[in-house]
Amino acid sequence: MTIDLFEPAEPAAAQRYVDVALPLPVRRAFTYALPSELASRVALGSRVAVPFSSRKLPGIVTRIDTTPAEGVSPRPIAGVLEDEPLFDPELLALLVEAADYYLHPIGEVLRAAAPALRAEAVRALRASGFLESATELPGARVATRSVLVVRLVPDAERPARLGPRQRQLLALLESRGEVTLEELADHLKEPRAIVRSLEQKGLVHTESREITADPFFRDPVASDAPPEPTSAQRAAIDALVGALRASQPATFLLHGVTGSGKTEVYLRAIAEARAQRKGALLLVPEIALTPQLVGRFRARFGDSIAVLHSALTEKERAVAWRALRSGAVTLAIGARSAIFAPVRDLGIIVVDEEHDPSYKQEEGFRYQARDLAILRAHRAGAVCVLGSATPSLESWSLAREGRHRLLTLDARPGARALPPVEIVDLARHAKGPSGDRRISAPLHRAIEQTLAAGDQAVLFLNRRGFSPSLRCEACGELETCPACSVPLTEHRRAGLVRCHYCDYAAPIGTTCRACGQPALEPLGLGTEKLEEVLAHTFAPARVARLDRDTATGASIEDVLDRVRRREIDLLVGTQMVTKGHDLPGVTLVGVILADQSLAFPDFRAAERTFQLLTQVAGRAGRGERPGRVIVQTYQPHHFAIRAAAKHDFLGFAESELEDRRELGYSPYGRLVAVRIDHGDPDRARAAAELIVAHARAHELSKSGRVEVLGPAPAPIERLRGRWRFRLMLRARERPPLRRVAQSVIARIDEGVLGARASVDVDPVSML
DNA sequence: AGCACGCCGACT
DNA sequence: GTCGGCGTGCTC
Repeated sequence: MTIDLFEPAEPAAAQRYVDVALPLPVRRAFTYALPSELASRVALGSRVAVPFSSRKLPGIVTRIDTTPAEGVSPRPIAGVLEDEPLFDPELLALLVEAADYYLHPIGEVLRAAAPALRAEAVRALRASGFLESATELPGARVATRSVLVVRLVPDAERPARLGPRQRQLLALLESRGEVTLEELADHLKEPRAIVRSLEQKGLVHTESREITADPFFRDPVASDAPPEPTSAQRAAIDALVGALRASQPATFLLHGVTGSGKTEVYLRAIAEARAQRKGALLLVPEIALTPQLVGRFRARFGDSIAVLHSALTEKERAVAWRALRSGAVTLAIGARSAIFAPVRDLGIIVVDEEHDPSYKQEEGFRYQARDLAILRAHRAGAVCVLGSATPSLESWSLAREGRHRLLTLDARPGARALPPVEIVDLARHAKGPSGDRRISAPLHRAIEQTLAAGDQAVLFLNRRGFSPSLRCEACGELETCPACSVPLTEHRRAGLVRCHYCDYAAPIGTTCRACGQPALEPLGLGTEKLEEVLAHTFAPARVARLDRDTATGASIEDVLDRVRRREIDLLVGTQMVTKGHDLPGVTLVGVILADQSLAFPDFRAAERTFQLLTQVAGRAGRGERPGRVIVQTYQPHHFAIRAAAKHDFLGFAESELEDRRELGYSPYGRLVAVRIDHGDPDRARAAAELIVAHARAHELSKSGRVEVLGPAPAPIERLRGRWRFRLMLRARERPPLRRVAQSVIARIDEGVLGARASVDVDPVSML
């Protein structure tokens, strides 16, 4: 290094500062000085390393050229962890706004959205003594797996003389595009030598690539020819293509009955976005993310798709993330959290089954992915498509107001009629031959006929366990959870009573905790008992059960595969049986007790019941043979059940909206004000913000649902030595106000809100 | 989250 | 007299 003493010193450049979000439970970023030697490598969205108290942490730059707040003396950024910014400004803005809206610490939100650091970045940091040995960075050590991918060299001249196995390999490549060496081993013995010789001839090209043993890409998929759309599909496709070509952001509600071909509409719209070299994002409910669904997209668009799912390792997730970020892959498919996938030049976001409750993250960073999809698409100037056979009433009323454009698909291609639904009034029908009144005579007969015809049946019961509660015949008390006071469910096979609210479990006792008498009797029917009764009554029929107790993750598909292979005649299950792919042998669907979801203490109970019945009914008759649905209920005249039986969404939606109006609700709920009084303004604010955070994600507690109206946090006012905080909330529950108040107070009592505040809740006005 | 500071109970 | 409980506050 040389120093020229005669050169005048450079004028000192003004010190620059940036805000960095750190992975801490703190809802703001911290200001750091930007050393001039790092300035060229730091931009919005960059991942940097910073000193923080006695530690060093990785963080994301959320603002550049900020001014430090008064009284703080920023420390300098210590290093840059990656050369390229992790987030583009648009996605960063979305994440910042989501963190802000749902009142969650920005650093934690960004950490959750970001991929793991590259191993070499971690090593370099550690070598420079920057990271303490104890510092865990996500995914710092994940095994990588690389695979040899073989592709045809385009337009290569073929020598006349080729071995039969060489020709076989070339033919395979022609139909498949590209193949991994491992896959070739399934078709030819010792493929390595053949590939090597073809590579020497310049006919194929090999490339080492990091790839996963991903279940979504395990099986090869033949490419498909797009089917000719029906006229209804054509109209929807034209509307979406038109919006994509106009480059105007627009949100569409695609209302299409089960089997009406919504997926084909998504495929065509996404194809148009791809033709415009724009990115696409498809969100599906957690449970619907299956290899079959992904297969349809692979068949149309090839394997260059990022499938984001929870089984990915940190390494796999980072690979998928970087492929999207770089623009090498332009289509992402995933559940809720995929809304934060770094898709470039977003042209379209599709939210399939937009009414599905799994779009709502219930824990930690509470957010509604469907709402964020609308926001993200709007920001990106992209088209957003919300698809459902049974739209949420929020989306439906927005469509009615003209805020979303409504597209309707009413015909089932191939004119498979929706199955007829029979309502069985449990109060009027004698119990069937099984002796259990929950298997009525009509249902019993229908099951017999189904089995006799060699068909399969699905029996839906939304209650896990053997019996939902135990009652003491001596004193009449129910066995309840010591922590939650919720009735304990008997899980006979596990030998446990279990609380479905907090997961408390204890061995099944014989004596009543209240009076000590040995008189506990099971009350009610769960899937475990139903399975037993069916196996006994319809022996030798093969009965299986699918619920959270029997199935975890991949085994859901395993059970459904067994049904497809006809190894099971009767399938008992909870919600889980309503989703997933076709079960063509199922001709009968029985809903054991529709009242169950109707009795839920939630203002959306009727809506959920309609959705559930519609979905479960859609499972019948998807194959060659016509389907049939039996719904058992004690409320045969309830409008949600009757509308579901008639496949009448419009009728249901109008009745439900009218019902909510009459009860003083808006389409989304009802207005209340929550007032928090506390001696300490910061604690009052903290309590209020927590309530807002819960409310924004539509879940204050299991029993009280509210959402926030207007800007929050509202100003604090001082009143007689107390600090008063007022929130405007819209309760989403029936009956709402007492429950909302109770759950807010309960949370404060639990210390969850971190303040000993007093709260009152009063109605303000109707919308 | 981690870490320091701080003010009240049982101990070498 | 000190060790340590975790309540409260702060970290750029």
